[in-house]
Amino acid sequence: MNIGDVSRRSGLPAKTIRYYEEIGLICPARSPNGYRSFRESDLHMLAFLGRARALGFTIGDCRALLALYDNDSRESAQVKQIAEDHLARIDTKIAQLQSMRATLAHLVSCCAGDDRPDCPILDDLGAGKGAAESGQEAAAGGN
Amino acid sequence: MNIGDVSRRSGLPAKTIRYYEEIGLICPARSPNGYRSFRESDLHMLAFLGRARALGFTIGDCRALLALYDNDSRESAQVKQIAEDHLARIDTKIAQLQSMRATLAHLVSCCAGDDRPDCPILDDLGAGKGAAESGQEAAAGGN
DNA sequence: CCTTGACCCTCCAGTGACTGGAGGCCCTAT
DNA sequence: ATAGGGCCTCCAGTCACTGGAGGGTCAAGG
Repeated sequence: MNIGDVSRRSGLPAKTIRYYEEIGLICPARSPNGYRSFRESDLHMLAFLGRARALGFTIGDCRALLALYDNDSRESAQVKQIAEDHLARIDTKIAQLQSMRATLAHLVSCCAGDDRPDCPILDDLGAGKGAAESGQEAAAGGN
Repeated sequence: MNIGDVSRRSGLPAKTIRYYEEIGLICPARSPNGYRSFRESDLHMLAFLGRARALGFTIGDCRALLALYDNDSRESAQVKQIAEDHLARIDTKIAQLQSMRATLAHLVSCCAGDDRPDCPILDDLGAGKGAAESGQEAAAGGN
């Protein structure tokens, strides 16, 4: 299989596949003409990588997961640890985004969005205080 | 004010402040010795930037927001548009992360996490089918 | 006057995970 | 012989910083 075939079959761009080779995640054979020559096992690894990346695992995680995948004497606890750490990272990120979202949604709802220059969004950014709210802080408080 | 003072008062690292100058977000004066010499207005801009970045606005957004902030004949609709676009980006990202989170949490809950090698997480990544259910997937495919 | 140490400067390189493009070889079909 | 599509490598750019090397500036203390 040439790179175009594995690209189609794995759903990964050819550029990404070359990059994965460059960083040592995969190691496809070469044809006499210099073209990469992929085996089914390479395709399988790339599909694995594509799914792991789609779940947000870092390349480092992927490297560790592939090694475990390939290791018959692994302990599932090792895999679970990586996944749980990643889950925690995701939760942290979601929390950050939801905090931003709450503040931003509040500001947006306070902005008339018309042809006049008065804007609680800019007021807030410029002052660092709840510009649209009076007294109680809904945005900056307990985050 | 030297950069250390604005750094302390704005909460932004000195490196970041220099970077903001480099990309043209701010333009502090210089002392005869070559040191940056910040006015109160520079500090105000940096505080604005710090808050906008904390809400996740890109540098491009910040540039636009600063320009609007500085423009008395702006229309608040322009500001609101930027904020709403950003809100939509945040929502997209949250949705993606929650989708990953759901899949990952399910896989983690299915994994014993003990000293045995059997692992539904790796099974799923390797096969691309649900891990908790017995997959009928054949790896063969056409060659 | 000299040293110490905190502060400041510029320039370069690296991060993560690709992505785009230039310039050029290989292969098949016409 | 040529046209096209696919493949190759190498370099640069993305985003928003961050780290570090190597060196200048300034006030206080000896």
